[in-house]
Amino acid sequence: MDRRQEILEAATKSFSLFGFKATTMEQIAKIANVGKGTIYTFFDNKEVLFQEIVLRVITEMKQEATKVIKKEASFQENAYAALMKMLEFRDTHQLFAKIIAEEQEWRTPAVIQVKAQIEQAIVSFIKQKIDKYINAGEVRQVNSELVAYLLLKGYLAFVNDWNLTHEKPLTEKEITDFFQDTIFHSLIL
Amino acid sequence: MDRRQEILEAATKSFSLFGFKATTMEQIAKIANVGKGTIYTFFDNKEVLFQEIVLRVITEMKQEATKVIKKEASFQENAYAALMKMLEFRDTHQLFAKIIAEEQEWRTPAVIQVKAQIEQAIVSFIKQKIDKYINAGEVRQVNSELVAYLLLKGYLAFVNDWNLTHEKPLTEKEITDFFQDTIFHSLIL
DNA sequence: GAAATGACTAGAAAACCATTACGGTCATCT
DNA sequence: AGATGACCGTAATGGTTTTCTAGTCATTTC
Repeated sequence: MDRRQEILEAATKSFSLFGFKATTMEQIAKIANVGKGTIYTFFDNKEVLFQEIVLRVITEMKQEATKVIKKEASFQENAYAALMKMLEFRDTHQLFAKIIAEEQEWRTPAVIQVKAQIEQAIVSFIKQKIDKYINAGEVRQVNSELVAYLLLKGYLAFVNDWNLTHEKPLTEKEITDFFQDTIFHSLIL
Repeated sequence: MDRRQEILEAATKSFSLFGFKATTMEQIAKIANVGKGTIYTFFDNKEVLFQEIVLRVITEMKQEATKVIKKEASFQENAYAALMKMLEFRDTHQLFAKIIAEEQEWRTPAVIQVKAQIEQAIVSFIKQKIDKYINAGEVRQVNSELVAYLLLKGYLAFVNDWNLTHEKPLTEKEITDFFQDTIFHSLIL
């Protein structure tokens, strides 16, 4: 396998496991079985490497979400399926969990920036999808960016904050059903 | 004026201006024109004093919000008015802004706890109001606690986080109109 | 003598500093 | 020519000292 790919995989593993701050370039090099200097022939610096990885994960997520959207299904059905997909994605990819945790705990500039980037990407992705349905006349003419933002932030709040004040965490289905019942419900014509 | 009241006002002033951590008991005593020991004859400790003040502000806010709710108006109208009132309240009371900022920056246990308390109080207040309208048959049978939670967290996200990634902050009216158009819109029968 | 006070104390936080660790470079090696 | 790891300067860490402050209590005040 090519060295660039090896490095990317090693770095993904380490960032997911230990976070950005606690991952050293030496460690990545060791896992990837390359010299530290080799990493720098492919990536300008640690930050750029991190960004590339995050970008890949985002792309993968978009693809997964897009895959479940069926032409023949209604907006509500598709929204439900896509949302479910993204929720389950979050569970599997520890990287996102790590990023969120690290942003709160250490305030590493690179991490803060990347988290903003991720949010930006997700919001604009959701916005795009909603806009499509607005143009198709299936959804009311709302401010799609605000809707997307509310969906993301609401979701994050339910997943990250809810259990700080409540005994039982919400299941993915409860969250999705609730969004279905309120926000999505208000959008259809 | 009685000493207890003087202390409360001095402490409110200082907490609002400098936050919990940066306010010293000596400073409160000086502003209130009492000896430091006197504070402890009225309040067990700094934390209790802080809690009492926060509780007072919450109570005041509830009263203000309740005041604008009119028996003869519709759910949507009342929701809109109450929300507007709470938004404007937030602007005027720097204390809340300080608490949120301090929670993020310093993680003072007392502040984290108080912020959770405030959120709890606001959510249960909103929930109560929604439940009333559900019982009156004006609102669909939704999970009112989730709605209340989403309203609060969504609102906080729009106010605190939106301008981190966007040039122009959202006006109170934009936020309220948006909630009106989506969440509240989905609730009415 | 009941209430108020501020000097005092213990423990927590900040400032300081010595040491380590790490990101990034580059002379050397394969 | 491409890979490498010893090396460098800087940033993070952690141990130590100093400062600060919440809370107490002996003394004062009215």
